[in-house]
Amino acid sequence: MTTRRAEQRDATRERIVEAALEAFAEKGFRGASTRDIANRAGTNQGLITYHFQSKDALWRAAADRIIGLLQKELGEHLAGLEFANPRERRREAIRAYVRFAAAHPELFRLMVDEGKNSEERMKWLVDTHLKPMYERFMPEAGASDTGLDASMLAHAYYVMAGAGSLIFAVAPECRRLTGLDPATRTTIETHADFVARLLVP
Amino acid sequence: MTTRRAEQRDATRERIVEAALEAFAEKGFRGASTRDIANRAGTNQGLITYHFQSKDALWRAAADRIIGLLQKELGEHLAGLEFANPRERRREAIRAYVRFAAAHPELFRLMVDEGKNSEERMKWLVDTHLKPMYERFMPEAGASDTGLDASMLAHAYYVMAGAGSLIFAVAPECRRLTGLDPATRTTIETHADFVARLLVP
DNA sequence: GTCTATAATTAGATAGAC
DNA sequence: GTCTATCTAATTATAGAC
Repeated sequence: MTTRRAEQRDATRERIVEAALEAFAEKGFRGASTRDIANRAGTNQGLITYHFQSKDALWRAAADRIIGLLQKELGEHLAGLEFANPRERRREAIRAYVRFAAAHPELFRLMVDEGKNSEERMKWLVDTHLKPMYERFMPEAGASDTGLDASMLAHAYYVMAGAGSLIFAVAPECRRLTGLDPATRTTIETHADFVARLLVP
Repeated sequence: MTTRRAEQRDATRERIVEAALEAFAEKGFRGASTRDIANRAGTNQGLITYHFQSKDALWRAAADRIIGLLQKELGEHLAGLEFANPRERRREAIRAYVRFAAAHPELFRLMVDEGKNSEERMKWLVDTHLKPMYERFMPEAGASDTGLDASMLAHAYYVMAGAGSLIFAVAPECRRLTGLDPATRTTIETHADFVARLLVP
């Protein structure tokens, strides 16, 4: 049963996790302060320790959130493509990933920020989320007709993730460097199709 | 004239810049502390403010250093390929970039850490280093026979940078996720050739 | 549940001894 | 030049009022 108090509790937690995801992606785990997160969420720092026990636990909640979004959006999109031919289906899966990277650059920022070191957060992220997703989606991506062995699959994974996400993850830099705005609809679609056709010619 | 004192001064500055590049790439600008940098350099925090006026100035010195290495190594390598045929020359340029990204993952880490926001460091990096390099190298990379217009050049740039660097920038994650060690010679060469042939078929 | 107040650390920058 | 000591401000986590 959801009392009014429980509803507000969930709403507050939600706002804090949302703000935390933004802040962690923007400034990195160490660079983001719980005070700043509380301000973005329109509340105070004490509440963060109340709802989440520590900054680390809050980070995990933020990671859960963005990974959950990825699984939901990619899963839904791919479900509608069951009967497309395998090559076009792989292309469309890549396009869907690129669109997600454009809509949620926080994912890539979080991955790079944590993946470069060997701290507990990285290990937790790999073991809890990345490995299950990798083992579920990648064998399909590198289906038998592509002739990719397991090690080439790893190369292909990081090529797709890097090629598909970087331009959106460093959008402010891209605007200043090239004049191209990664946030526009045509830029996103052009990039998605570019990467998809590159990886599935 | 180089007195003994001036020599030691330069050596100390050098050690600090080296340590700073490591630390900034590892923990991000905000996450890296000047005390930690001083420790890595085998000296103390006070010296950093003496040699560099501020943490920001130290960061710029670290950025100068990694960009200098990139220009030196890429320039030397490309100079030896003046007369190769254009397609193979472009491939080899991409391979050279990937090898650099493998040897110096700090570059990509720094770029993502700064490129995602609009702070002064990003603007300085783009205006001082990235824009000149981009305008010098990229028109050649997308030579007339590739049929890339200016906006596709921007897409190609971020595809190459992301595809060529990510696996090395998040090496600890890659090891845990895929079992593949990005630091080995064959992994580097396989990745370099993979990206080169992808972008120049 | 939510907030304010505060304790204990740690940060960058400064001052001064050597 | 190099180092230690210190200042001011910001950090996470905690305690307690409401």
